Amino acid sequence: MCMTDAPTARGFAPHDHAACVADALAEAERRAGEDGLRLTPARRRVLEILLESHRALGAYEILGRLGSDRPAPPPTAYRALDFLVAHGFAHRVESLNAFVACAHPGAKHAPAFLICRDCRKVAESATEAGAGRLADAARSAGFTIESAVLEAEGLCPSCAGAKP
Amino acid sequence: MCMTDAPTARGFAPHDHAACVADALAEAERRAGEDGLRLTPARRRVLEILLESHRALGAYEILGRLGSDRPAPPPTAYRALDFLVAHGFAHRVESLNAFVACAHPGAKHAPAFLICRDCRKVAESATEAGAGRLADAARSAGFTIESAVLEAEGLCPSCAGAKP
DNA sequence: GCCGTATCGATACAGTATATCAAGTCCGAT
DNA sequence: ATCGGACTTGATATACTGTATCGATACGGC
Repeated sequence: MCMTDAPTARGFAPHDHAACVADALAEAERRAGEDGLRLTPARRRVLEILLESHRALGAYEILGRLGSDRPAPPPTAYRALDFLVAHGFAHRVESLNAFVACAHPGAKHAPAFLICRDCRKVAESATEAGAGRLADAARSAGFTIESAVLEAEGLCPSCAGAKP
Repeated sequence: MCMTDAPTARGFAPHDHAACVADALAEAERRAGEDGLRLTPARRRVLEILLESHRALGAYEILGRLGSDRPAPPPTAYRALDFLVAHGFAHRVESLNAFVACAHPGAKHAPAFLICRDCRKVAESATEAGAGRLADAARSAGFTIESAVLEAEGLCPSCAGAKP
C-alpha cells in the first residue's frame, strides 16, 4: 500500500488506490482514537476526498465535493482542513494554496513536496529538520527556524517519459 | 550596502537603508538597460516600494502605496510584479502570498528565504539548484525539478534576543 | 510619419480565507 | 439524570488575493 513508503518519495509509483484510501482512512481513525481526537463526519469526509486524489486540492474544490446537494459554506472545509493539518493527517502546499493527505501520518516530520506540473500529482518526501541548505543558511545568519516549506515543481517520471 | 552580500543570509544585519535603496534602484536601471528591458515608471516605483521595506509586501499593500490619491487597480501591481519576478528583480514568497526585492540581482539563482515571524523581515539566501534535500528526494523518485520553493519561518537574531 | 508590439488603465469576476454569532453535541462532574 | 463547559457545526457576510478582458496609449524600427 502507499502509506508505508520509506522516506523516499514514491508517491508517483502506481498502486492499488482503493485499498490505499481505505487503509489510510482506517489508520487515521485508529490514530485519532488513540490520541483522543474526534474524527467527525466532516473531517473524515474531507480526508477521504483528499486521499481519493493523489493531487493537491484547493479549498473550494473540496467544498464542491462536500455538499451533496448545494455547495457547503467555506468555513466547513477550512475548519476540517485546519484540524487535519494541525494533527498531521494532511499538509498544506503553499505554492499551490492547496492541500494533500499526509503520506506518512503519525511521524513528526518536516514534509517536502514534489509537484508534477503536468498531471498535478504531489509526492511527499519526509526530511529531517535541521539538515539541508535552509538549515545551513539559518545557522550562518543566526536565524532560528521554527517551520519550513520545501516544495519543488517539475515533471514526474511518467509525465517526463510521455512528453519529452 | 546590502546588495552585495555574499550568498550567506545577512539581510537581518543593520545597514544604511537609504543608500541601499538608491544603489539597488540604480543597479536595476543599469541592468535593465543592458538587457533591453523597459523599467517603466510603474515597474520602477513598485521595485522602489519593495526595496524601501526589507519586508515582504502583499500585492494590495503595494497597490495602496502606488496610487497617490486613489488606490491603483490590481492589474497595475500584478503586471509590474510579474515583470520584476520574471527578470529577477524581485521574488515571490509563496508562504506569505507576498513579494520581496531580490537581494542578489543579476545572478541566476534559486533563492531561499528566512522569514522572521515577529518583525516580518525577510532575508534571502542564494542556494545552488541541484543540491540539498529536495534534489536528493527528486533524484530517488525520478522527478525532474524545474523550480523550487525554500522558505523557513522563525525568529531573526534581534527578535530572538529581544524576547527570548 | 507609419506600423507592430508592448504597456497601461479600468471594470469585472474568480478563487482563497476569515469574522462572527447562534445553535447543536459530547462528556465529565455533581 | 442533569447541569455546565468545551468543542463542533451551520450560516451569512466580508475581506484578501489573483485573472480575464478590452480598449487606449506609448515606444521603437522602418
